[in-house]
Amino acid sequence: MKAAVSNDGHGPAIRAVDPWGSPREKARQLLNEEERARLAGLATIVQFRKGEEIYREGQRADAAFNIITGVVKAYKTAADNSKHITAFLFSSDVFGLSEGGWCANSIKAITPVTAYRLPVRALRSQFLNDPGLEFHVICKLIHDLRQTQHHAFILTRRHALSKISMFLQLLEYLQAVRGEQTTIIYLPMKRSDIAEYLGMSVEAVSRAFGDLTTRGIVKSRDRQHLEIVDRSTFDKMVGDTSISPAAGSTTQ
Amino acid sequence: MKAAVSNDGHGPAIRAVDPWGSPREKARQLLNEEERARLAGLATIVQFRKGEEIYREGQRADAAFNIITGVVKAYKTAADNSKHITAFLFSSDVFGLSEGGWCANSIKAITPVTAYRLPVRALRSQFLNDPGLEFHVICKLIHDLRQTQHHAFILTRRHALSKISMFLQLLEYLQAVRGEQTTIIYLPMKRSDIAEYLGMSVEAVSRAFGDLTTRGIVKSRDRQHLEIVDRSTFDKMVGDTSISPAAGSTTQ
DNA sequence: GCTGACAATTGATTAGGATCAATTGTTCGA
DNA sequence: TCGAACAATTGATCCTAATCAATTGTCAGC
Repeated sequence: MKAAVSNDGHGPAIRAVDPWGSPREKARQLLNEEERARLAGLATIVQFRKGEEIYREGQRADAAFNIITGVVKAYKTAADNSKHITAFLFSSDVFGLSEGGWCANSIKAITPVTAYRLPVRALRSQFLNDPGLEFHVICKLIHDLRQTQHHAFILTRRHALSKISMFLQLLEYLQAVRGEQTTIIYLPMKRSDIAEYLGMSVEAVSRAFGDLTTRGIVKSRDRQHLEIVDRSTFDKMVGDTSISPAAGSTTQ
Repeated sequence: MKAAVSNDGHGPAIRAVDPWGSPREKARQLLNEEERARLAGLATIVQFRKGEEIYREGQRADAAFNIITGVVKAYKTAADNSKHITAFLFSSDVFGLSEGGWCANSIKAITPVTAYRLPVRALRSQFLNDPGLEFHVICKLIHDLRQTQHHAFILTRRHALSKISMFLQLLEYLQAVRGEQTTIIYLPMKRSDIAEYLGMSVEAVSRAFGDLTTRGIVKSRDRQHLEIVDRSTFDKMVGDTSISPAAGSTTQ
C-alpha cells in the first residue's frame, strides 16, 4: 500500500498558517503503515469515474474507502433538492466509516478516483484483534470534528471575499500537509461545489475570484489552478477576523 | 452519580423532527451508568457561577467535566477579539476531553453550573483498564461531529428567520432527548450568544424573534421562555430547505 | 427601591449578496 | 472537428441583513 505521507507536520514549505493547531495530520489517515500492511490483504483497489456517486446518503455502508488518488465530495441533500457539501476529501483521506452502518452523507467523485476498499466485515474483525485501531478511529474523528468546526467558522464570515480567501487558505494548508507543493493551489471542484460548501451563490463565488484577481492578490493559470501573488494582502483578507489557533485538539 | 436519563430515544413527546437521524442520544453522555459508578470515586462535584470561565482555549486541560445542571457555551476567540460560539452544552453533556491535552475551545458558564470533575490522570488510567471506554469516546465524538455538521448547515441558511427557526428546533430537540418538556423552549443564553452561534448580528436576532412573534408563530413568556404556537408555519420556515434526515451516523 | 451597567429592542441607512437573465467558455462524445 | 450540454462569467435589479445610533428594558448590588 502507499506509504504514509512522509511529511508529518513541520515539513518543508508549509506557508499556510495552521488554523487548527499543531499539524497532527496523520490523524487524517485512519491507519498507520503497520495497520495498512495488516489490512492490505483484505483491501481491494477500486476506481471511480469523475462524477460517479460512490454511495448515497442513507444507504447501507458495507465498506470503508481510503483514497489513493483523486478528490471526492461529501454532501447532504436538502428537502428542496439543494445540496450542502460537508467536506472535500483528498488522497489518504478515509470515508465510509460508519457507526450505525448507514451513510450519513452521499459521496461523489469530482475527479477520477482510485481507492482502497475495505469491507466492514473485515474491518470489524480487525477491530476485535487490534485494540490500537480504536485509537486511530478516535484520532480520525477528532480530525474530522476539527475540520467541521473550522468549516462552520468559515460559514460565519459575512463577506464573500473572506469566505473564498479562507477556503483557499484551507486548500493550501491541506496541500501542505499532504506534502504537495503549495505555490499553486489546485481547485478540482466546480464553482458550484465551492458555492455549496461556502453557503453562497455561484455568481458570488465567481465574482469573488474575479475581485481577488483584479486586485492582484491571486493569479489564475486556468479555472483549476491559482497562485497567491500578494501574500500580505491575502493574509489580511483571511486574518482580518480569522480564528486564533488552538494548540491541541479537543472535543468541545 | 446522577442516573442516566431514562429517555433513551423514543421518549414520550418528541415533537421535534430529528435532524440528525435516529436519536441515539446516549452518545451525548460519555459514560453509561456502570462506568459512571466506576468513576464516581474519582470525580468531585464542582460549581461555577453564571458567567464564570471554566477554562480558556489553549490552556492545559487537566480535567474533563460532566454537566449535572446548568448550561455552558464553548467558543473560540478570533484575532479581532470577536467570538465564535461552537456549541451550547447542557446537562449530562461532557466537555474537556482532550486528545493533545490542550483545550481547543474556551468554556464559560451561562447559567450557574454544577458538574462532575474528572481529572485526566484518573481518566487515563481508567482507559487502560476498560477498553469499552474507548467505544464511548467514539460515540461521543460521532455525536459531536453530527452536531457540528448540523451547525454548519444552519449557518448556510440565507435568512435570519430560517436560522432562528432551525436554532429553536434544535433547542426543542435537545430538550426532548434530555427528557424535558418540549412545549416551552428555554433560551438560557443571551441574544448576543445566539448571534455568535448563528453568525449574525444581535439586531438581526432580535428582529427575527420579533417577526416570529408578530406573525403569531411563537409566543414568548419572557426573554428566556418561548412557545411555538403555529407549528405548521414554523415547520415551513424550518423545513423549507431543511436537510433530509440520515438514518445513521457516519464520519464523512 | 434606586442606580448604574449591561441587555435588548427599534429605527434609518447602506452595503453586499441573492436572484434573474443573458453571454461566453469549456469539455466531451459523436 | 464539430456541436451540444454544461460550467463560468458578467450585468442589472432587488432585498436582506449589517451597521450606526438611540431608546427602552432588566438586573445586581448598594
